[in-house]
Amino acid sequence: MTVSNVINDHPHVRPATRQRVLEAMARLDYRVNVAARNLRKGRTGTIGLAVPEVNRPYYGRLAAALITAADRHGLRVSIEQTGARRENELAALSLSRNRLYDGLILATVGMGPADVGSLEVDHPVVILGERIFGGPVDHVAMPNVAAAAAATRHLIERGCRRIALLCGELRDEVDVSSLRHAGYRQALEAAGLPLDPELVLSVPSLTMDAAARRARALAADGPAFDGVFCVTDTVAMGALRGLADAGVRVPGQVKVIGFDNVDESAFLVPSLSTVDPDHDLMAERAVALLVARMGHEGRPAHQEEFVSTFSLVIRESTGR
Amino acid sequence: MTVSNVINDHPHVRPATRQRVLEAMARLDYRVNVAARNLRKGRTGTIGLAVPEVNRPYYGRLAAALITAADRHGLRVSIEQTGARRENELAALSLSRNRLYDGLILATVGMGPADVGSLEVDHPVVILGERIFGGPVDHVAMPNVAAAAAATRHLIERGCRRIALLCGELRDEVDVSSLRHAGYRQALEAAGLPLDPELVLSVPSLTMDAAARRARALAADGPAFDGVFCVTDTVAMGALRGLADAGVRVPGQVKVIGFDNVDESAFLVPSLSTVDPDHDLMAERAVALLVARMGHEGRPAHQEEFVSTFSLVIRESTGR
DNA sequence: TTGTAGGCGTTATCAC
DNA sequence: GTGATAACGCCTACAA
Repeated sequence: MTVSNVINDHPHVRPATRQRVLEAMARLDYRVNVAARNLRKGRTGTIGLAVPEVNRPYYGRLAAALITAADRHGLRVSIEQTGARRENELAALSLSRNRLYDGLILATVGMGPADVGSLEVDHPVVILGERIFGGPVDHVAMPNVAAAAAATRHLIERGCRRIALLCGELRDEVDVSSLRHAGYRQALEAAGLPLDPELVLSVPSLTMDAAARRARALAADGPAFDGVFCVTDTVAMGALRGLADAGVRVPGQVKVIGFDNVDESAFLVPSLSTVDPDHDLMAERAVALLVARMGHEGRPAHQEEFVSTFSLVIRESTGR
Repeated sequence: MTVSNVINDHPHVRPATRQRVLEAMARLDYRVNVAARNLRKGRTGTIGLAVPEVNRPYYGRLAAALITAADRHGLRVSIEQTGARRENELAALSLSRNRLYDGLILATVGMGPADVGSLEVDHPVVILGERIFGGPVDHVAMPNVAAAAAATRHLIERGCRRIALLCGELRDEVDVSSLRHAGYRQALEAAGLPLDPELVLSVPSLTMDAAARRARALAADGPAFDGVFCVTDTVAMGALRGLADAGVRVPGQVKVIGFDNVDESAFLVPSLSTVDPDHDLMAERAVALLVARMGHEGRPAHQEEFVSTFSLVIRESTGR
């Protein structure tokens, strides 16, 4: 017991005793057993983070920020890669409920509104993303519609009149593509520009490769266009590459704007205009919400929806 | 006890009993307590991964591959971000020894040869990186010298005669920059080309920003050059941007090659020639070595040094 | 100020 | 085939 008191810096230990304990610990190369401490305390000091893959630029950026934010609360982060698959996202929830983690930050990509029921758990969970609003847990999201409208408006202000949208498949109104599509439409309507369905370009996956192909095809034999709003910077990087392949000059003939402000976007040629959703703020809020839940037992009475701020970062790809 | 037998699929449980247990579990919403299981078993099923930051392209790629490889062994991965700082790398070692992790994969960036002593631990550790060779633990490394030589040779074969090296500070012969510098020199010597110290360009940090500045300065008023070997793709991305700022055409006037083959490099304009060090193989080996150590107690008798393979990926930036 | 008792939830062992 | 017992290492509560 005295050893425990020394380890945990409890007062009421005589300096001489403390010294003897420390010496013995050093001599025996003693290490506290974290598993035993966890069992006794009922907490592990670790939170789970479930994201599609840490190597994807946006999720990597977010994971880094979340690990840093968690560290400020004295928490470690264990990462599950879900591959954006619904079943893996549900599995992460299950692990968290097994008290492997004190709480879980879950990026819902594969799960959809129909899975809201799975979130009815007596365990701290914060949802990150667009797929689930109004669920039984706290939620941190991007200002998708407003930011997408701002990005589109920026293209209009720079003189674009036939603006394409490069997005994923528009399925159920609650994914990244659909929400940003809504913002794109809003901006066009507000400016009195027609919405040409031929300029809404869906790619099967939000990858550079798919985006590059689509951009090449559009430039080769698609309808005329003078601007592209890409739903992510990854898509925009692919688009820039595809347009270059087709001999289209950016921003001379076509202006391009992305979304996410990943580190690389400032160094592309041309550098990429984009939306900065303040990843650090989102990470900080997500961890703060989770920590608050970890304080009390049981299901929360009120859920918080935190929508981040954003700013436009104007670079060469929408220059004059 | 019978519950435990059911949960762990032990034989010798009568089907009817198993059924009753399963029903009770469902009724009570029973969850195994992983902390208690860890205490009892003396293992946590989690390994630690200490890297500078998951958001850096190379470490993100590696982390993703490691998480996937660990998953194949039924292990979770908890990530510590060290910021490349020696003290944080040592702290990760300490956590692992506290039995928080069953083992640790440690990317040594801040630690150096002088810290070999810290690795003398009775706990599974695999070192990843260049800083520590011949230590008391297993080690997975890139084929730095050979691959750097191959990259430089490629520039020579493409007609370059004044090849710059864009690297970090060359301090102690056992970091990424120094090892790749050695390969660069080897290739120049083998080709009978002079080694011009003015063409060895150190930047204070291996970032896009620092590289872009250095490339601009070189193009503006440095010595003449017709090729650049960049020690990482990140540095190469910065260099491409800096050269573009200075109005230098790539590959027309100057050819550029990087190292790492990060996802983005294929989509840059111009696309980036680079060295692919087979991240998946490195990750797979690192986890396999760690798992092997986790089998036995105590310090290993023999240490394994695994040096990955590599291949050149030729793209536009070194095209004719 | 120090030390004793007990229990966190699980599972290896062994008796029934 | 089932279950009682004990122990993994720690820390809260309380006694000395």
